[in-house]
Amino acid sequence: MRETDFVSGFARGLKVIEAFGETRQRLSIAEAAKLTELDRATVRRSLLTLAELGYADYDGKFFTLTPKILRLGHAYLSATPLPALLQPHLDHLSERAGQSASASVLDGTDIVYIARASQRRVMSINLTPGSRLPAYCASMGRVLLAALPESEVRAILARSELKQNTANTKTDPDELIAEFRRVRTEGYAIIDQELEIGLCSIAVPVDNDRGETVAAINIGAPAALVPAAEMKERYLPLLKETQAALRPLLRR
Amino acid sequence: MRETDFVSGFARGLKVIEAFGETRQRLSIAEAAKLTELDRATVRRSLLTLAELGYADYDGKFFTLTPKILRLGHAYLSATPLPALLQPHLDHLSERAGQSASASVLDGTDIVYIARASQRRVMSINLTPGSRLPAYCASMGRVLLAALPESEVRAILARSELKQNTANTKTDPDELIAEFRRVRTEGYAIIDQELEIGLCSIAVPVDNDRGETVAAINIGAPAALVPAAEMKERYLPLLKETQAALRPLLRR
DNA sequence: TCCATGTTGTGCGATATACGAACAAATGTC
DNA sequence: GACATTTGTTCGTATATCGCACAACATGGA
Repeated sequence: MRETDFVSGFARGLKVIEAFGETRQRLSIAEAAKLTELDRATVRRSLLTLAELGYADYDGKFFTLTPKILRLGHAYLSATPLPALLQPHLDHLSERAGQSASASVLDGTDIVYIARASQRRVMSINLTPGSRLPAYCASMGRVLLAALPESEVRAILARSELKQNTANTKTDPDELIAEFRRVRTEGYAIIDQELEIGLCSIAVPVDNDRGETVAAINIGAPAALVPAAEMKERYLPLLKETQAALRPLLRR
Repeated sequence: MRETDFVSGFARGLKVIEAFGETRQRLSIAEAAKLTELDRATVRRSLLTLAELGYADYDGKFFTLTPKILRLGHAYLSATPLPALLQPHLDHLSERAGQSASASVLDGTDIVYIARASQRRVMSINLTPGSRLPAYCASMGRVLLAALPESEVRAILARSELKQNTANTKTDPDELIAEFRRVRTEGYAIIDQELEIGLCSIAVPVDNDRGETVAAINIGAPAALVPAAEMKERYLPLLKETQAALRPLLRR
């Protein structure tokens, strides 16, 4: 790509949108400039553009995003057949298991939820399509990373913030890589409270008809109700069934 | 705002993202140019920028969005306390009603789902946060429109494509306005298969402690199981309880 | 009050970008 | 195979945008 085929004003604007998040509902021009490391004048123009287009509100001091911004993500969710295809299978899976079932894909060092059938709130976090979790310590993340070439996985782990969320969290890259090998061989990953105390989950890959992994599906359960040791016998058969039902549906 | 406070390259890029959707997973440069009514050269630069940043994939012919684009919408969902605040109440509501419960806000002529607790698939459409429906024929849309000044509502209806989805769909602006008055007085809206045959729903507004309507919540049920006439007695008390539980939580 | 600090808004020269048109390549049609 | 159409790419130039420096304003503490 040539230098001139890049619209830096657009790229800068997207960076400004991403500056909003979790603890950043309201951003002043100066705050947004610090977060994005862009010039204040540039950020100001981007924010005023967002406001002008209705993607943001401006009270003269702070900018907040409006629901119109969801149109952007929705362009992906409705444009990609995967979420709509998976949803009914997740509903069925979730009902039979009596636990929440989810589907996700990989984006950099994170997994991104693209569909979910929730039963009861077991996690402290609110998960909806678009939600992100670090891949290295999520069952679906392990399955998705296990599908990649090892060199790529090492690069991703190097970029990941390998945080010790609980006493159980594996953070050593070599230990994780060994676990990914096991996942690749055995075809599933189990997480025993590595993300959050009290939460276990089990995931399998969703492959298309050419054997490429395009997503992962999982079942999550409270550790108090379902010990990690029982996850496999209870839920792996259900997950495998769903996996088999999906494969012929995923052409190309 | 001054002329120079608007970054048109950014605005054009956002328009390109929105060109993707439902039947538009893959767009060529020329297709995107037609949809956005921008010059092919300009669209090409925007798309190449998206690809360079990892928001899109490019196979040399077609562009497709990647899950990274969800970061943009997620910036809103995680930045706004409303979805996370509503979710547990929707879960509870949904469980007690035995039906799907949702929450939405208004964006132009559409309602946008910001949280949802689904029970069984009753609609043909797959609804997730970010999903949109026309406001005039959705129960939550009626509630949200009823909260606005009548002049504004007329303007919105004028911009809406008032489509006859089913034999029941109300499309006459005056008839709709009369219905909004009733909704405002009685505090709830019921839709009897106006959006889709076989689907009934009932909605109430969610007000903050100053009495401003900030969202709507609803319960949807299959008409075969719950006739429209029974929606009120079955679900209105539950909705009112949830509404009351939420009010003190919604400051400012 | 005055100053220190931090914020937002603005004018300007240097630079980057958009436009339209022209060209090249691919595709479809007879 | 020749022609017409559509699509992608390149180029020169007029125009828009960037980042800087500075001005204007607000806030809070000595």
